[in-house]
Amino acid sequence: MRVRSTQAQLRELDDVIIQVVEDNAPITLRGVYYRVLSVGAVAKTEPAYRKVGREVKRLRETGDIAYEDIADGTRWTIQPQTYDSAQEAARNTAAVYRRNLWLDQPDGVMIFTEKDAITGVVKGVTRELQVPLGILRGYSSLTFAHSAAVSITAQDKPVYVYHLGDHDPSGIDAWRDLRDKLTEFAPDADIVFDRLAVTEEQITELELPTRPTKRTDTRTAGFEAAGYGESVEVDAIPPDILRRIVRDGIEQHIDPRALRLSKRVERRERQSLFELAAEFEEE
DNA sequence: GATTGCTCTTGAACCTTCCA
DNA sequence: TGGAAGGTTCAAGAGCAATC
Repeated sequence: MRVRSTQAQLRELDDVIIQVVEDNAPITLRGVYYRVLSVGAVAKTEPAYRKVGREVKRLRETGDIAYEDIADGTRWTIQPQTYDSAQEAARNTAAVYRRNLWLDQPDGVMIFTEKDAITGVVKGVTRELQVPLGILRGYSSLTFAHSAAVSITAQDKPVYVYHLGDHDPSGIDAWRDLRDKLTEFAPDADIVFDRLAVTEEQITELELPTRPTKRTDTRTAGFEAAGYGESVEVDAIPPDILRRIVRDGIEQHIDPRALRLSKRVERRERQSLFELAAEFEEE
């Protein structure tokens, strides 16, 4: 039985979608759907997801949502970085130069997310704090896990690996799988694993909306036997709170004194680069 | 032990079905 | 008949359980 939405209902949904995009842009279609879901505007169903997708497409075509406000992290072009001149390259290098603040820190930190929809929410924090952000899309591939393990081993100091994922059978198991792979590929590394979200404490403290655990998932029996209860999407955590969780998780590993020193060195080195760029232009 | 068929992640296109 | 809703497919990487 199809339940058709009235024009008024669709316009109400449009208003919610537009607001979500305004507050979170750039955001993926999945991200929009989960934010709309969290305010109760649609159901947690595939048809509801498609409905949001159709409305987002229509709103982009009408100009109510800018095309660049919806991110697509799964498709990209490969193009070498080029410059119009050596002077431009020198100026650009000076402008974007950032000293690795983790060079002088006792620990390393890496963050992994289960899905793209979360990436857009937290990447501002990880970028600012210069922490690698890995997107697993469900289970990590062997290639991706091996690459991360090589990076961890190269740091030659304790590395804290944090995960953001759904509290459901696959989310929990994908996290177990990532830990196993990194441990196997980096057997001599000092790795500390921790799950930043979703935790059972967060479900209670934040009163996160749950959904019935999918019966079709073959991991459900083990999930329930472990006493995990109902499932919760990581997207259900409000973006501001999720960003705070990530920031707190990272900043606990930053020595403020070493950070201040690093920033001073960065300013001096950037100034040197600008002076080099200026010399280029005089020649 | 190998194979099969299900599960998860993402975004989009195209076609069909159904209802007001 | 227009438009909303549903069905299917594609890409890529993986895990788990049942069956052969």
